[in-house]
Amino acid sequence: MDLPPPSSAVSSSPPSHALPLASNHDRPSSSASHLELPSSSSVIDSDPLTQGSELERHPRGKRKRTAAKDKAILEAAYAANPKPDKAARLAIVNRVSLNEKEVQIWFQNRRQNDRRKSRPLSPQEIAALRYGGMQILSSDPPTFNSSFSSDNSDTSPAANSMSRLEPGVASPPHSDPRSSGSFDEVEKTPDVSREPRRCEDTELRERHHEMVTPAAKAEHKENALEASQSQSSSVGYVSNRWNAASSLPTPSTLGRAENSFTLESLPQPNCASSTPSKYVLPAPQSKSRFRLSLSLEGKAEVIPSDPTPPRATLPPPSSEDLQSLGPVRRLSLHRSHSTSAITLPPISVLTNSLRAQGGVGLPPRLTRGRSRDVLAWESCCDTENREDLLTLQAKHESNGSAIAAITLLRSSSSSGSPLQPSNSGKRNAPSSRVAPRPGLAKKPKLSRAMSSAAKLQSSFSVNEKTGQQRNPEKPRILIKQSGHDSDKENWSPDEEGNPRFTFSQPTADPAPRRRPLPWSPKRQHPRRTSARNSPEPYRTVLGSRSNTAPAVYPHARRGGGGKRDQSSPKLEIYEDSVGARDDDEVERFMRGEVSPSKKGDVDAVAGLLSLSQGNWR
DNA sequence: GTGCTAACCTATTCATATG
DNA sequence: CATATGAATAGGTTAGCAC
Repeated sequence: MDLPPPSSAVSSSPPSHALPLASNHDRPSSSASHLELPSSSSVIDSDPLTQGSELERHPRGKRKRTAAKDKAILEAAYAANPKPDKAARLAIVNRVSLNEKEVQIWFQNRRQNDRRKSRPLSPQEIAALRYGGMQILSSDPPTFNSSFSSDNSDTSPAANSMSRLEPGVASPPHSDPRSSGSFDEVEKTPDVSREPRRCEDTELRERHHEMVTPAAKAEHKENALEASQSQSSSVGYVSNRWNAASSLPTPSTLGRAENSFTLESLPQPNCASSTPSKYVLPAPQSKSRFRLSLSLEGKAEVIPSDPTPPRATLPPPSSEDLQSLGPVRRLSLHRSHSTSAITLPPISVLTNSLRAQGGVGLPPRLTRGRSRDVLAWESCCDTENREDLLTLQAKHESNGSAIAAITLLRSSSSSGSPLQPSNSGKRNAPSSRVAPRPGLAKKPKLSRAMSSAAKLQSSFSVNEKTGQQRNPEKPRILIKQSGHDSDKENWSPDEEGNPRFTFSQPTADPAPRRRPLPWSPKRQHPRRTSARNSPEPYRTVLGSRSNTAPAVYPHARRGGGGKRDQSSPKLEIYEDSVGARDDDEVERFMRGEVSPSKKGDVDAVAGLLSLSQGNWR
């Protein structure tokens, strides 16, 4: 946007969105600034917008840089609360040489920066990596039109690199003839499922960071590149963080061209023993010749495994290292064997075995890609374990390791690298942005209302607009998507931006205009306070389910704007009625057993689940 | 139901800092 | 000088509230 010419001594009309400056630095627009400004700033300003800090603004002129001191304060405040409300902002304003508007903008930019850093690799980046630097690239052209297409495009050997994380942790050099290469392909699931996996991978990386040898670290970049190859196109940054993180740091990934972990080297997962024999997957005795790939239908396919170039080898992990993997890891590794056995145990089996291993609380890291994240999905219907699992996972998510991983990934392949062209000029260019449609002045808006999640909502829930009554006994499933369509691809029950199967409960409010956020404490803004909002507008009936939702903050409801209550990091799950019947419906839904009209909308979920239901071919 | 407001978002521009 | 970073804006969405 072009600012008014600097000449204007007093600019005419302030932008409509200009906030009243409430800071201690508020000053009349005409008043000269008495603030000590950052050194370089020049007082040019007459722009009303900048009057709060009129010192420097610049229509076209210089912009002031936030003073280091202020920045430190802001950073601290951001760390404490990335989304300060008005009161918090004012408190910050009192501590810095910025007005409220500037503080607000600073926080906005800061959040944006965070998201930017955590966003996934763009398709262009992926393509660049794919064609520019990888030797094990597949011949299939990258398709970035959709997450599914891109995923499917990764059925090539190069795509195998996608998910080698867990195995790799304990993995000896890929050259190990015993290693099975089939694990990875199991993870070829729609993007929606990747977030949980990302958490696991991230922690996995952190866990084994100490194990990483210098040589292994040297290969991080390569690993990152490999990981990016399997990126799907339209993934939200969350899902892609998952991907990137998954492959990033793990030495494990180093050795795997074909999944390199030795089955024998790993302790037998408990789940194997607790799983019915038919689900027990025999450990491959030789390197698998097949891989699993995700079909367009979302089903797993067994395809011949192409050999991949040898890679630098890492010393086999010590027994302690393997032990450190924990039961979850072992389970994952064990499941990887199933790629050759084709059939996966039912979710319940896996879950039970996990519980047997990890006790009541499911290990927070046992999250996989969507299709593999059986626990995560089951936890949607699990009224008892959700909180521990999700809370821990949220905690893990908050450690910033994913962002750091992505940052590392990006930096490692950023400018100067032939693999990834610099994108600095268009930092916010959507990673999956499609070419602008000719003839459209504006970029097409995402049809949020008709997203699959929205369709689900319309199908399963009452039409809030029309107020059309539904069968009160029928659970209403409201998918509260996190925001954009890109986010919906990140569906996962246990991460931010997940599909939140919300069972709306008729509210006591006779005429609620909007369905209040159940757990969000009332906004501090006076306008937001209302007697309408009962403390518990919705009764959650699935036990503590509603309270055990995964933390979605700070990215809860990304995109789309709207007031997000950062203090409401829980899933929003409601029900019309209490009872097993609802649970049954939920389970059926989670299994994809929905009516034909609904099924089309939840095919993503169904495809996801298909992998866990032995829907292999 | 509509309008207003506030808050948030993404996308973008561009000044500034940095190597 | 190219690039990265950060400040600022525009445009959009959503929610709460009042009418």
